Amino acid sequence: MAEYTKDEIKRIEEKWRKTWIDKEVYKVSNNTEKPKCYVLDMFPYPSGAGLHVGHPLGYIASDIYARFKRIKGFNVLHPMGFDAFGLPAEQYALEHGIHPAVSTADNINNFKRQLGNIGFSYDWSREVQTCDPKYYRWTQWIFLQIFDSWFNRKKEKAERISELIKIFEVEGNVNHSIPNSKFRTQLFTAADWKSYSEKEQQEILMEYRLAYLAYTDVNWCEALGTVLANDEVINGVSYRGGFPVVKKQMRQWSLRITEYAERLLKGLDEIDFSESMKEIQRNWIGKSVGALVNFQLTIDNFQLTVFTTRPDTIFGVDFMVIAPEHDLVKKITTPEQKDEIEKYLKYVESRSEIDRMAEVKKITGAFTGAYAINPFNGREIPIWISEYVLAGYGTGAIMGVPCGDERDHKFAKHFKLPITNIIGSHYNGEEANPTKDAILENSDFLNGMVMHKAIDVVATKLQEMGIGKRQVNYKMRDAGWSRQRYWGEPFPVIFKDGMPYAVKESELPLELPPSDNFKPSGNGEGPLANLTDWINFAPDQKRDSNTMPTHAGAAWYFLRYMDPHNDHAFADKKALDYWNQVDVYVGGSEHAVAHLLYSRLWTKVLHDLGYINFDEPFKKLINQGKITGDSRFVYRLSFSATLNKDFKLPQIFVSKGICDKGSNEEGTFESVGKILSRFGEGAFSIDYKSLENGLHVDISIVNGLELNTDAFKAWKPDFENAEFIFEDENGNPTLDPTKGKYICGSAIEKMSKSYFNVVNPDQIITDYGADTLRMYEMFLGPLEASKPWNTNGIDGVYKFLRRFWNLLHDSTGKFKVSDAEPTREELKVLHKTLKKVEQDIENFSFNTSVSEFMICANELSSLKCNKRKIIEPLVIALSPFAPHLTEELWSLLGHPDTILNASFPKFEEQYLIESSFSYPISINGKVRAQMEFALDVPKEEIEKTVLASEIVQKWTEGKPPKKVIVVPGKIVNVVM
RNA sequence: GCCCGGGUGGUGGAAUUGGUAGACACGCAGGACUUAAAAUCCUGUGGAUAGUAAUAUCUGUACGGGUUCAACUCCCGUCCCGGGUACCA
Repeated sequence: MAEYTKDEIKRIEEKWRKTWIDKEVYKVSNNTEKPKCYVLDMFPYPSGAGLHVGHPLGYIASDIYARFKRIKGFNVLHPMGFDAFGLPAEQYALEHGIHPAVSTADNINNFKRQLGNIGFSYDWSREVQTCDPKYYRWTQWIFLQIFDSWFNRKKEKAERISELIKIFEVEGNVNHSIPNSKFRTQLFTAADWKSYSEKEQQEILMEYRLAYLAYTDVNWCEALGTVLANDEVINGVSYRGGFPVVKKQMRQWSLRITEYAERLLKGLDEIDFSESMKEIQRNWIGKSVGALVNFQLTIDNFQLTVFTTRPDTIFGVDFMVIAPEHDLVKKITTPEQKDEIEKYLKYVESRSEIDRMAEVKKITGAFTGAYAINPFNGREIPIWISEYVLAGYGTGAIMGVPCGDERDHKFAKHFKLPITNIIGSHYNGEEANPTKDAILENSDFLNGMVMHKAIDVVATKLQEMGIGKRQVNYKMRDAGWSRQRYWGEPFPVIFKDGMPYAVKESELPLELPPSDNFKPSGNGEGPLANLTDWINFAPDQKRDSNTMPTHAGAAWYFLRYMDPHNDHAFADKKALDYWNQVDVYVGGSEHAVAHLLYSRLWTKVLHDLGYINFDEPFKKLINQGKITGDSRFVYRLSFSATLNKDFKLPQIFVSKGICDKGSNEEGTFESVGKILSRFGEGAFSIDYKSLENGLHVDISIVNGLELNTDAFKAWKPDFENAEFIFEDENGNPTLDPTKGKYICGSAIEKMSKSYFNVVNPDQIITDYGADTLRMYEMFLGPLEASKPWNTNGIDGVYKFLRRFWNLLHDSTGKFKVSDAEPTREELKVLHKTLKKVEQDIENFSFNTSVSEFMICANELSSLKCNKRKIIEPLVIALSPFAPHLTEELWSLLGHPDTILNASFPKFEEQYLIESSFSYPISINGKVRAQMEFALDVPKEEIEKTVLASEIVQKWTEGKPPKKVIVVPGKIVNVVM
């Protein structure tokens, strides 16, 4: 008896998984005539919790696409690996004393087992693990290439440091000023360069390197004695313990990603990412176009440079504001204002990150006593300092235009500064108006000009007068690349005389030294600083105690898959050229800024240095939505009671409906009384407030919303003596479990162990099989949408697979296909399905392709069709979705080879043409008639009937028009 | 606040991009098989009105207006929801 039952599914799935492994059917070769297709998942961090049903969503989608492309004749690279360095393993080691390498390896094994159960077609021979020295050898190597590079702004690309030295030796740095010099420009000549010491030269080069050391802020937590990552700091306090966190300067590695801001921005236009994803990256890069304007001060020889995007408002400047940290503050403050300024500086210093974040609306500032001169009308403008101007952006100084900028307006109102109106009626005196459409007033030579035109006029004029120039600024900061952690890639550098030098290529990898001490060293350095012998490995030579962030290994792993076992290069040039860009990259949108930007950056640098010939890593990005959990709650009544016997009081749980009704209901009170009376006579009082906060209950002991009370009692020892107040059909309280149910509360939230709402895919696979899981996850809704996990519709998908199976088996369970020739109708069903499914897969619209298969199965069932010529192509088309089932059917159909060697059937339009067709005749928007014609009706007949000469004109090669729209008197449209 | 994305039955969601809205699935209701239940199969299912019935008519894609022979789809305004970001000049 072969029925599509639990046992049969299990047998089939195990059989094929084994066959795939034994025959290495998914192993991919780099040498083939076939066109390539690279389908990639974002590799996971192997967490201890294992996979939940949300993880495979994207993997299933990419697997379907990869399998589809294979049977379309492509050589498909579809690998998997692990982002295996990272904080949680280190934290786990601190708490449980298990080495990160050990727990990581365990977790990876568990992940691989779970992934294996779902039937993915990964080429595991290409697996990468970022914590493997054979892998991170090349992470370190690429880091050194970046270290050995600088960004030539003239050519807009990275070049070797040796090129830069050559330039310095010939012309100094006059043509290549130091990048990002905010407050200082250090120019030197060739002669100067040659006179510098080795250390001085290295320090200058460091200002140019794309990977550089500099003093940057870290989140320092004194109480924990450690540095925290940004996501470990929440609202200015530590994630663990809630201790205060302050900014501290440490000498750390950074990547000069800001040099690539423009290219990262432009690159977005060429790649197929969702609009929202591009928007997030654009916002992050934060380009703004404007101008630098120099203002002379009334004090001789001082000038103030501001950055503005609105030079057109230059006559509306009523004050200047500079950041408290600005160099000029100390130099220009007048003696009369000195006290006030110092008081303010102290105040700013005392403000923690938390204060700043909490009180962004608070307006503060102080007047320096100095004045700047408006270059166009000579007006003297007071210079203030305020913390709302950030030292790190632009020049750390702004010109205040209160009528056009909200913050400036509030500042002016607060300090009672005069407000010049340059936009006439657009300004109402109450709030600023940032319009660009106003006609300028009070603006000298700009009067009568529309603002957006004036922007360019002023910028040009500034340039002519030599007191300003056009300028582009970016919000994006350089990427901090040091982590004070153990479980990461060590920096492959050696410090001599305080400056880092690259480790020799032959000495890579610089392996992570063995250690069982993962505590931070306490002085702000990471655990590696505890290994003093390793750090100070030779006289006058030191290593770096920091490690790289997890982004490092992830920034290039997609290249390693192309040639994962290469010992001579991160990948062979031929392999890199062949596989080229990732055709489709599938992953979560949470990586929008960090991972995707760093990957793009590393790709661009490697491209500039000539290692690869593409400069965007991912041609197309698909963001699968999150699958959220559906939590259940129980409501515990808290009460106090004085009973005349000394019993352990029970815990009483109240059904949701009773809670909602208002718990003061007499029935509830009575019920509690009855429960307690079993424990003896006495008085009690109830605290209903606690009912508002439900307790998470494990979703596996809840059926829909109804709690399985016996399972609940067994769930935790605490609940052993639980008592329940049920609700009956009318929503009234009852203690009798036969008359009522315990109804739980529910909420949609993140899937998490601590919410007890995690659904493990292993369970679904045991109940329904991997094919049903795969199809159901796709059927759940559009891939990119977030949706809660529920199993409401899983039976529908399971029924479909069973129906398909039954189609090919007779009532005794014998496999049966007929060799009879299919009818036209059957062919139509087949080709319609093929066409739709193919189009849907190309568009990643898997939910509709699953629907299409269901429609197809319904139609074939009602036609009772089990003909080979129909079934075979369908089995192939279905194989990306349900690989186990289709492999089995494929072999039953008599094919010794795996279905991978079949090719996706071509649909033929000829079968899609209707055997008859109808004209909906719509008049004034209403369909007034349907006119049916058989295909063989002659044109003349049609002409006579509808008098539609246009239809006949468009009638070509026997194809009837699909639809004709008619309004009284004429034909509006003929849809062919 | 600003910038994106979205709002369609009881539910998840379709709709060839302007052409008969609600495919497919869940749920629900009715029926068949069964001693019974489960499973399976069949039928119905946006709302309203009329009719014994097949059916017919009206209404309907967050709300208000517009363009069009024709609008879920395009335009203007309003309201909600989701995501990103936040003194970025």
